[in-house]
Amino acid sequence: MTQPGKRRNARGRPKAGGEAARARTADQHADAFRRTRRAHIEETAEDYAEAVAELIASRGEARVVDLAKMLGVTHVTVSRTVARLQARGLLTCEPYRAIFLTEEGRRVAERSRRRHEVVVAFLQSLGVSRAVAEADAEGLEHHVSGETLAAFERFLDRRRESF
Amino acid sequence: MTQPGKRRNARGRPKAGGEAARARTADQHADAFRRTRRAHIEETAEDYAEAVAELIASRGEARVVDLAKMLGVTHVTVSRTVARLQARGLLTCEPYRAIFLTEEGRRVAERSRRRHEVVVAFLQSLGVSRAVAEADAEGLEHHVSGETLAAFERFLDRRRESF
DNA sequence: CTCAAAGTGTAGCATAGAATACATTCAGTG
DNA sequence: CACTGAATGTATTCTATGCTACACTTTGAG
Repeated sequence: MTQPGKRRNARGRPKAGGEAARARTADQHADAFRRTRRAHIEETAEDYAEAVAELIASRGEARVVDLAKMLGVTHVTVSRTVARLQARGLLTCEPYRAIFLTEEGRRVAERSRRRHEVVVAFLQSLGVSRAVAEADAEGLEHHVSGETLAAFERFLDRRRESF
Repeated sequence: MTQPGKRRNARGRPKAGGEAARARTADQHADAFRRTRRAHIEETAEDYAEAVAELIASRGEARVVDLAKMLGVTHVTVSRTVARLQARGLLTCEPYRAIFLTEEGRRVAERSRRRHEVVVAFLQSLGVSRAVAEADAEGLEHHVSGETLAAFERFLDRRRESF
């Protein structure tokens, strides 16, 4: 527990009763932000894994240019990121050759795909247009916890039952 | 079909119907990813504006250390980010003094706060626990489009009516 | 077999975000 | 009024993500 710092009150700051309670709140905030930051790091991995899986499914192989087009970045960015994800064990590739998913990469891709689908279906069930649902899901999906995803699925199930 | 990977047509653009459809899909993806990336850039601004507003409301002023505690980063990161946001016109501050919001900063903070509240209330109304709703909202709120936010509000309104 | 275009890779630069280590300022206390 | 500790600021380093420009590899036309 950090000391309230006498200087503060001395400097004419409002008392703001309950320093302890406020500190806990700040910590909760901090944790949430830290979690969000961690999620950001995972986003790239998930997006790439998902994109590679999709390309392999649709055209048999994933090439750097395809990924670049799909992700809206240059081939340089893709090239470097692929190297990093290879080091992380999600992808494999050799110079001038196609990109493949490792076992773990496939797992990440599959998990991402399912979550993406649930989020899109959920948003559409709320009346959001397909295009916007797809676009929003791209940003949202990486920040949906297991508990929230379960809530989305529960909602969808109930919807389905009532029709 | 393994490593070798045939080149697509070296000359002349492939024009198969499948290709066209695929390209459109890739573009849609690319747009969604670009939007998400843009949202990431805005996240920091929104988080800081919201945090400053909250600190001013709760203790009269926002200091670097408070922000650091709240956001879960060191004071160095806060210091540099504050400088950037000041350059962007969201905050004002002088060396060794408290941080204040500009008119625009207040607008950003207010918009963020509202969106945050709607998202949290919405998640809770789906049965998500308060703690998880708060944590998820931190990541989700920056990626919720106007259309989706409106859908959330509509849902909340209907819920309220039926009780 | 040759060779040019498509596809990949590399070099170098910029920004954002985060950290550690060290320097400076400020305000209350002795 | 000098001092000390908390609060801030600066220097430097690191990683992740982007980009442009330029070099290299592959492959299919011819």
